[in-house]
Amino acid sequence: MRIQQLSACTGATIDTLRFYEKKGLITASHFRRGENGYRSYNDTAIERVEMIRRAQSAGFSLAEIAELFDLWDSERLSDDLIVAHLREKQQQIARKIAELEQIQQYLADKIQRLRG
Amino acid sequence: MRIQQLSACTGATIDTLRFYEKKGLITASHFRRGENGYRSYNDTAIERVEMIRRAQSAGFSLAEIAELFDLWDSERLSDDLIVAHLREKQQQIARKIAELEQIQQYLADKIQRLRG
DNA sequence: ATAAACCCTGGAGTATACTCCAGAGTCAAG
DNA sequence: CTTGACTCTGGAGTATACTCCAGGGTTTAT
Repeated sequence: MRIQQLSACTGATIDTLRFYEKKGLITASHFRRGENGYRSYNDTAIERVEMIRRAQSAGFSLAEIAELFDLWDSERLSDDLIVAHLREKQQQIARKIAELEQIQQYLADKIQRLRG
Repeated sequence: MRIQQLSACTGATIDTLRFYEKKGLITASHFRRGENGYRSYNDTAIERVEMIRRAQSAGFSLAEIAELFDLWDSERLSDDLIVAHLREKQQQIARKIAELEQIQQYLADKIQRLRG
């Protein structure tokens, strides 16, 4: 799959995809280079981009997402260490969910009052 | 309450508070001006700032938050219209929660695999 | 009354996350 | 073999959300 196709099926622009690569969010494991120098993406790239968009929409910065992916893809860290870090991220996400639920509650209250 | 105290009890810097004001997130209803021109905040300002931080951490831009607050504080819109808009926001939040839960699931799966 | 600590405005500077070229090479169709 | 659609890199430009002055006035404590 070439860059335009990945762009089409993820909704991210071509420039954005190259930007993510520069930031280390898309790596060698997600594409290879043809003899002409063109990027040729495999299917894991789609999943990656979708994950980036999800995490971003949920309030994570690209730096935080990169951190998560490094952990995710890590070969050199001990499993226990990775698990510990992943648990930390889970807690971070749990906090974000709690924040959203609190806003949700405010909205529900407001709606209640308006509807009498 | 003066600006330093609001800063202290919300964690937002003084510059940030003035910035929020410039963006219309903190309004005349949250403070008055003393004779010296100093801002004097009431307690609703604390709630406001905390709400901004929560929403922001959950992935909303200041523009989106301002939109929500406009709705919230609106006197001139019909109640039905406000309710409709608030419901829209609720759905937006529900989507964000779903995204976070999906990431949460990925993390759980990864942890499962690592723990054998 | 003067120093230290606070407040004000306006504007410049920074980090993040894109977005948009310029200038160049590649490839498929006619 | 040229035209049009695609690709590349590097760098400049933009929007958002701060962050940090400069240059001024105010308040509080000594």
